[in-house]
Amino acid sequence: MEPNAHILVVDDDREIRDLVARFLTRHGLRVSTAKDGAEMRRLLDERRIDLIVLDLMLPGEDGLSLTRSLRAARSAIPIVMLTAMGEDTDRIVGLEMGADDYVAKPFNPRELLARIKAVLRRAQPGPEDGPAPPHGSRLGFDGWVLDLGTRDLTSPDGVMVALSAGEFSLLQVFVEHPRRVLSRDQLLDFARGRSAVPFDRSIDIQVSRLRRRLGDDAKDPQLIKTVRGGGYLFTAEVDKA
Amino acid sequence: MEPNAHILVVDDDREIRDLVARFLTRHGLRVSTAKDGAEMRRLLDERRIDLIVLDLMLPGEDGLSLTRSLRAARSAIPIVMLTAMGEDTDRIVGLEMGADDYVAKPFNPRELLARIKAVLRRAQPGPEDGPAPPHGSRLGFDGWVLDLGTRDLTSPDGVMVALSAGEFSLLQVFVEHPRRVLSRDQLLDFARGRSAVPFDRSIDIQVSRLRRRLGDDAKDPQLIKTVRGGGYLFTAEVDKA
DNA sequence: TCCCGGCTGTTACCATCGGTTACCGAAATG
DNA sequence: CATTTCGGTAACCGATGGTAACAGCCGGGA
Repeated sequence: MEPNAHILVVDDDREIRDLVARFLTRHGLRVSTAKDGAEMRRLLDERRIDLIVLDLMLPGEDGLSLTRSLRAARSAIPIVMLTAMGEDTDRIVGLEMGADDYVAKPFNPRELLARIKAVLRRAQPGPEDGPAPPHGSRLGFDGWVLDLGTRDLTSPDGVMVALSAGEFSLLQVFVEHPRRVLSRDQLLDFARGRSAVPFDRSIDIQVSRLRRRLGDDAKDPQLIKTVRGGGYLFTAEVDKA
Repeated sequence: MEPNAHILVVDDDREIRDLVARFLTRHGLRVSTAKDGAEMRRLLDERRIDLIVLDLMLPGEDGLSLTRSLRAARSAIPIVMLTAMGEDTDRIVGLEMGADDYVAKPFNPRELLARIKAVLRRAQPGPEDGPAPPHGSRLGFDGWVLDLGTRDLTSPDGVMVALSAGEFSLLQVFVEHPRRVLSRDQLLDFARGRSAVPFDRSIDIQVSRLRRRLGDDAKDPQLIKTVRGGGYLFTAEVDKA
């Protein structure tokens, strides 16, 4: 993903757009550009974008409100903000709003590149990422087979088990992050793209239903273990078959 | 985890250490401080640290080489670097070396806090999202086997023993720090990520319960010995099997 | 349009876990 | 030996998790 990451540069100054685009392209990234929020949304719609470089000052909607609305739409796409120098408060608000990083103008292109790479490196390869399941990718665990292309699950004795959409996406999150404790917040985020509200029990319910599908006894679970105060853990080893 | 995150501030300037520590504490984070690399390593060994704020310029080993050696040791612990202003190259090298972010001195404490929170937010699911849990997966001691990936404990005669989440994390701390006296404070820190309150007996209780699981008689314990006035000691030799 | 059935989240109730309190005995103190 | 302090653990209780039952929503038919 990283070597071929697709960056969208949003800035109203044409010179800066071109400069940045040329520099990033020369360093192995794919680049698209947009001059304002409207164009940005259009491009996000039609291309798979890995990261947005977003100018704070834009005609019409500014970078902050664009960030806010992207995050409100539960997009996890990484954002690197460009700010005029010294606008301390803006920078802080930007980070608090959900930007992943910022670079102060005027900036050294190498620094921008380094920050982009750093953000990409730590960006979560979430379930929504990637050009969808490379069709027919099948994941096996503990005798089961989950086919991400056709979305069906086959039990160890070859019986096909019906999964609802919610059960499927939760299971997908688990098989893509095996042997790690996942908090309810993370599970909700990955599987449903939303964050938890106080007293949210929906993940517990969904885990309970999924366990039943997998024949996993909640009193002594083998596949999906509960980590009290922490979340859940998918214990099986997963192999791409 | 986030609200209770434990930050280690490494800076040779005592005034800055104290300033930062006070500010972060006031905003709900737990803070430890170190004045150089040696002290940093000692604290990393003794406490569960969620993130390091690391000054670039330090007497002895500097921040860059500390970062490099931490990353070489395959530690994924997030690092926020403090740099003198304008040292463009240093900042870039720092990021390329594996720091997660930097803040230029002199800095606005609010900005530092915002960056710490942003990094913690992103750091939740480690970037090295491999199937391999951070440390060696299976640890053996005195005939027992503890599997950190599946959280299973197997007794010397091959029976699987059920552990509660609390018992598991306490045992994990012991096997990761064998043959070393661990104070109640350290145990609480490693296992629960919190510090002791006055008259806190929770560790004693948990040790008592864990001993029972391991068949270790409290009157004459073989595995977990009590060090009066000091804490507890896990006596077994641990091998990564 | 209305009805029906499946999916999802909420409510409610119960089981279990983990921390606190309390009491006791053991070890240090003098 | 008397006193004090520390640690072991039973017992209790609030917090956390499992899940049955229910309600709202949505889509597909009639």
